[in-house]
Amino acid sequence: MAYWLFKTEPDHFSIDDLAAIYPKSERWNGIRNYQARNFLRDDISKNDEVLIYHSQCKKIGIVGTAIVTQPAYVDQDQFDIANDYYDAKANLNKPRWYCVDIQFKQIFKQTLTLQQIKQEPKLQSMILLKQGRLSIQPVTQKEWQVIMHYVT
DNA sequence: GCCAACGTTGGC
DNA sequence: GCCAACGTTGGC
Repeated sequence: MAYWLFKTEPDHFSIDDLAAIYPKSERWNGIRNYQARNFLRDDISKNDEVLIYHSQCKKIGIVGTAIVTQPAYVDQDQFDIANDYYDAKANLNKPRWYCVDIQFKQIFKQTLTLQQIKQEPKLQSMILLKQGRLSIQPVTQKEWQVIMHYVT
């Protein structure tokens, strides 16, 4: 069992959208960064827990959690020329990009904002603060517990 | 909307 | 395999 943080732009897909389809899962597609891809493909397992992070919006921060219901499988969007996530260099026999399915778990009463995370000494180790552009990233159990302490 | 950070591409 | 140019992310 591992912990992760997934970023999303709420204008595109928010935790409310994820909650709205519950108990159905959402296909977490469109990851086109190799480091994020490697985490998706190699390290994420069923029942891993996920922090949902809203970026590029008014209230930036961690807004809730989800659970992985389906580990990595090939993201078919890469082969679809009409799709925004089409990748001309992807090959059917050697896919480049993967996705996972996640299911809504909870929305926090209060968003744990990026500002709060920056101010919390126990969360200074978060990759979020070091590697701004990684949209799938591991979270340690310690960090997870500190975050849960804040929001419950 | 600006721009810093940084990942990716491609010429050499 | 280096590195400059380019493109994208994401906070402000």
